[in-house]
Amino acid sequence: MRRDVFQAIADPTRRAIIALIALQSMTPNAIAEHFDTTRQSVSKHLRILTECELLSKKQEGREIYYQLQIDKMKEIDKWLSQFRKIWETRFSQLDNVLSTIKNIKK
Amino acid sequence: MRRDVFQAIADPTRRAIIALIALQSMTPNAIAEHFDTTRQSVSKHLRILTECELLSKKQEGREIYYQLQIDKMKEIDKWLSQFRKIWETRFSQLDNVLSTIKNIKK
DNA sequence: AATTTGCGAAACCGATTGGTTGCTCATATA
DNA sequence: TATATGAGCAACCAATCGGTTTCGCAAATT
Repeated sequence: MRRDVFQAIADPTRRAIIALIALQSMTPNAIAEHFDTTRQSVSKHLRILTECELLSKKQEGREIYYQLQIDKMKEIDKWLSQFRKIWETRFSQLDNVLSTIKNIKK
Repeated sequence: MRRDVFQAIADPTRRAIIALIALQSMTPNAIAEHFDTTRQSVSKHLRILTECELLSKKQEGREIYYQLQIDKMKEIDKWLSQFRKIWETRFSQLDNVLSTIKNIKK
């Protein structure tokens, strides 16, 4: 069972949960109220998000608060940074690379 | 059939293709050589990446060069930016929010 | 003590995914 | 013209996914 951050954020509901939780910790029921789905389905998403350590649990009596582990989001940022370097330079450079390839092939 | 950038980068092979293509445009066969899989499977990944506009095609004779549309990567960056604000501030603030919720509930 | 409430786990189902195989088409080369 | 090569597409398959229903457990409420 492979769980990584990228797979976790692939689902739009999970992205919405992340955005929701980012503001404040919430219980499964409170989260489910924001979506047009059952608590159990939300619970499954929470499990996936927790398994890849994007969320952490915090038991309060019989309630469980889910909290966003913002640090884990940096993992995505880290992967993205390699491309940030590219788009921060001019676009014409990409065209140059293209023509270079063509010349090599000839 | 919903194709978005987040679903596209969920697959590790596709992430590798993106990283590979970012450096220079490549043909499907050239890309497939970098992976332990068939050309057809790579071709499917390329199709998905192209459908969500992360890649663009460029026909050169009977070869097709796939090029990364770096602009599309900014979409991920844009989504991530809402969280960047959070992790750039101190972490203790999250704890404050937590205690606030608890007080409200009481 | 009995009931309600919040929650997770398991079983199940239809839809989707990643991969393979086999095919066709178009371009290049002999 | 005949052949080889690069590539996309369709059919198929096993695995996974998102969701629902059902159940059991533990904490709160009566």
